[in-house]
Amino acid sequence: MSDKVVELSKIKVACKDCSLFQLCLPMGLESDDLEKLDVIIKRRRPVKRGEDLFRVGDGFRSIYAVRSGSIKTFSPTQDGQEQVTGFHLTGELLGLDAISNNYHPCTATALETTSVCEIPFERLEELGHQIPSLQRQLFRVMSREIFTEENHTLLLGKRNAEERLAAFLLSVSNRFKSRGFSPNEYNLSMSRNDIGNYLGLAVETVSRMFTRFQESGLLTVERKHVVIHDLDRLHDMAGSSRSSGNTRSSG
Amino acid sequence: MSDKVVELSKIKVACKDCSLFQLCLPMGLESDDLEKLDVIIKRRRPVKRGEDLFRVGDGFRSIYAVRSGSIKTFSPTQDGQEQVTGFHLTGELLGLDAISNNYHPCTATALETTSVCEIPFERLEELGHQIPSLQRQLFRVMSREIFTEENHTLLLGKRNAEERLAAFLLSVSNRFKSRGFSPNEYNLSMSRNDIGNYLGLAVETVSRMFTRFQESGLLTVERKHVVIHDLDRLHDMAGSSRSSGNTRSSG
DNA sequence: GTCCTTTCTTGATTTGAATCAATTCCGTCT
DNA sequence: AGACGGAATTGATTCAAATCAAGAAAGGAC
Repeated sequence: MSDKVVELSKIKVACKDCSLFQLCLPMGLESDDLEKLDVIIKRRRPVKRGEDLFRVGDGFRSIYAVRSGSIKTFSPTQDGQEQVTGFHLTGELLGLDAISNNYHPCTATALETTSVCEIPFERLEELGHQIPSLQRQLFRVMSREIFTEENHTLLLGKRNAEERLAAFLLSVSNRFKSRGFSPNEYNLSMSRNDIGNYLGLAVETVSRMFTRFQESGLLTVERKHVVIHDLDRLHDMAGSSRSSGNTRSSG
Repeated sequence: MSDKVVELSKIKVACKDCSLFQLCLPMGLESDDLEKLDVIIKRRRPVKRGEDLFRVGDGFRSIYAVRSGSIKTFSPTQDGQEQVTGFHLTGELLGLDAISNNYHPCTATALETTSVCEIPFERLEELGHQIPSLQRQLFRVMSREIFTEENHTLLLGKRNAEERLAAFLLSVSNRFKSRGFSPNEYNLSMSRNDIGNYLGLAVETVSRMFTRFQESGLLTVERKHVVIHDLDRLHDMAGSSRSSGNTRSSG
């Protein structure tokens, strides 16, 4: 029994630091509830860069929380192209879009070595019946995902290339900030190609925008590494009044 | 008591026909469960064309199901513009994006005289604890919304004007079809402006595409009224492999 | 009915981003 | 270390859709 206590405290720390942040902490689960949740979570070996966590069409069993690293999700389109639908950073969930169809509508590929918690959804659902605050939190998380997607829509709707990249960089900035990382300096784990795809822009355009931003003194960029010198100006450029373009992680 | 029975049977028919279709029917609620659900639902007087069901920033209390008519949702952007984020037809839900923030991130305006059921979310949540199949259905519905938003993203990402309008018309077609209406002939309740805004296109471009579609014999359009002559071709033009562009209502 | 507003359509022109086409830069492999 | 290959940058050109600019058609008000 004392083993269990040790185990539990270890989990608490892990959740606080990363993956289940949005799922556990904000709703203040009791220790024994937290333990119940922990029991159903599967730890997997880390996914290496380029490996898939799941593929489009795979049967839906679990949702996933990123403990560390990052993952991109993308869907194939008729003409054989891919459309990147999201980037999932540390502490963010993925797989929520599979619940209704019972299969994954997208493929999830690791952008770097990434460790995830796998949460079997059926068991999570059962647990929701027992723990009202968990159920409520699940609704919150799903609603947030809808909101995030709407923001992505807003971005693609009427924004020009400059506004799109600005909003994207600001979004990443906010997400890192809410995890306790620097909002001014970070590494982008995704390629220019992925960014362009996500933003509905050609790679070349993304590259040109980075150059323009740098020349205007807004930021310094070298390959993956970005240092933002003027977050306020970036915010102004992003233009969308709605939550700076993305709030996947502000909960 | 006999009043209640009458009331209940009336509701059953109503739900089957329209608004709570996705929320009730697929999970086969027992009569008494259905009654419990019915008790918490508020019927409102119909919303007239141009009137708002809720406004951006309004506190979140309820989600809404469209019984008949149609509603557009849109968010303001920094530059005073509006971005249409969705159209909600008969049988579809709205307001799900407000759960996480506790306020509505968009305004909902009736496109025609529209009647809705208001479902207080707190009470729905409580009911979910009692009725597992209701809870499960709620997750489904929310997941579907995420999926729908992703599809919208896909549409705006890399598709040209022709593909966007084709996908939009096909989406409307599918949604009408799943309600038992004709997929080949319908009235668009929204203006060209709204369509353009939703699709990230200028009004003039939408108009030109309609003209082009008509000239190619794909469809006949007169003002709001659309008759589609070749659904297969429309499907090909839409181009997105994912569910023909939209499946808000196929559940 | 007529007037007035709004919505829609059509045409001419402009423009921002895509595409095409080279290089250059890095990381990786041997 | 050198060589290869993918990623990123930069420049030149093209093109699809936005914008600008009128009209035409529909819907409402009176």
